[in-house]
Amino acid sequence: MRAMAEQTSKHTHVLIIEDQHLMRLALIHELQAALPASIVHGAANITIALDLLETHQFDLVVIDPGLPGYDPKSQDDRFDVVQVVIELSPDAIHFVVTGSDTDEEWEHCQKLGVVGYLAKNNIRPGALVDVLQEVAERGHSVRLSNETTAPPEFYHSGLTPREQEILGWMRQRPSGISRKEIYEQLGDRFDIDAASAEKYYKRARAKLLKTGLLPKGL
Amino acid sequence: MRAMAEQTSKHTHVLIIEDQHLMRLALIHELQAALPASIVHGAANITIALDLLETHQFDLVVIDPGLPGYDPKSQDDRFDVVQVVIELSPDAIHFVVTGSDTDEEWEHCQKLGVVGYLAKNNIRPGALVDVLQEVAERGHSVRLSNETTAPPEFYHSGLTPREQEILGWMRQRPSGISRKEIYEQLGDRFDIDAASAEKYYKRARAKLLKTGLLPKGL
DNA sequence: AAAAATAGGGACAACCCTGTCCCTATTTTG
DNA sequence: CAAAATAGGGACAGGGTTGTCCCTATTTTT
Repeated sequence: MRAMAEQTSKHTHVLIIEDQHLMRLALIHELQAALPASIVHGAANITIALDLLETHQFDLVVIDPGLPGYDPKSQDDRFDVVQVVIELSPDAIHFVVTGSDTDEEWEHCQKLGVVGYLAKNNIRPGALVDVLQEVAERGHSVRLSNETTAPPEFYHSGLTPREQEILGWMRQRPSGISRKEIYEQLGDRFDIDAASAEKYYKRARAKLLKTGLLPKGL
Repeated sequence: MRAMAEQTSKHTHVLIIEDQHLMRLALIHELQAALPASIVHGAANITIALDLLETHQFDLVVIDPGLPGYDPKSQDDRFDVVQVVIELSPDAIHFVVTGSDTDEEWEHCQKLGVVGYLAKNNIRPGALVDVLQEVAERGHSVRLSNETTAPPEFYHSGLTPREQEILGWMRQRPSGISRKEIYEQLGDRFDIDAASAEKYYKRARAKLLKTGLLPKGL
């Protein structure tokens, strides 16, 4: 009865269980970007999560087992959360997202029915698209902790998102690659004209110059 | 020499040291919202952080001591990170952000010179404004882990940010409070007309109805 | 020296979001 | 019953972002 409205919908229903507010919102944002026609619910603790699981039907549930009220050092407690959630949403696929990942935990989670196991420090913006695709192809996707060699980031309040984005890519330009080539790559990646990418970069550069700030690599 | 360009600027220079990409980006976003004229740098690991600290002067440094390469269970390792960063930016104020906070850690950090100690599950969007203000007034600000009674969240891809926001508030309406009163509160809070808030709510509602989805509380 | 790349702009249309104002039924409350 | 609250709209201006196209100097590469 209550589920009728949900099931007639063509949207993907997602539930994010994560106690860190900013992380939960970021994951919600990532999921919405990865699944254009989606409805994403967020739960900050297990009580809310269980309530939502009883009243809604989900296609994808993302779980951070490190919730308050459970001993973060107790593996049993962590698995309990995962197990309960899976039992309440048997038709969904389940991801685990954690700040302290281990190989053993992934193996145990997999036995419980988890198909995605992601370390928080290995989730970059846009990465969930790849994860979802890998799950669709291989049945599961694992991204353990990984000390990345990410370049330093630079955010100026006067720049638009596009300008930030283009600038970020341009700052990673390897030596030997001309800017023009980057413009073409960016144009390809964002499905815009290379000339537009060039324009954004130049405008971003102009703004930074006006305020007297330019990162080293121009 | 190299610091000249930075110091002549009227912007607030911020550095975020945090290995979880989504969390780092969220913190960057929060800081930019809290400090309108700011330049925010992000570092995903201690190497990048040290590099930035040597080449830039910062007014505020936010540190997550749980970086890869350090033993997360070792208190000494966590303090080492904080101490090194503070020594390299003696003129800045320092915040520690952590997923596993303890009272003792805060006390130790305070001795090292930290003035803000924040549990990740107690940082909500917009909270940094209050934290910064409290630091300015009292000299420090502490927000330990806190199991909040946050309401469930609901995000629909077709809604604009404003609509999401207004809808979120409306869903928390206590019984006995009329919608009209909420409109007025929202108008006051966002500095818009109550009628506009009403308009956003109605439009959000209409969108959800069209797709056949409405959370329980309308 | 010639060609390519780069810096630094301007103009413009399209689009979305925001915010305000206004309208009419219907339902709920006092 | 009368008044207030609510549902469900339309119109419109202003602002910012996006994306495209076009322009001229200057610098670097070949």
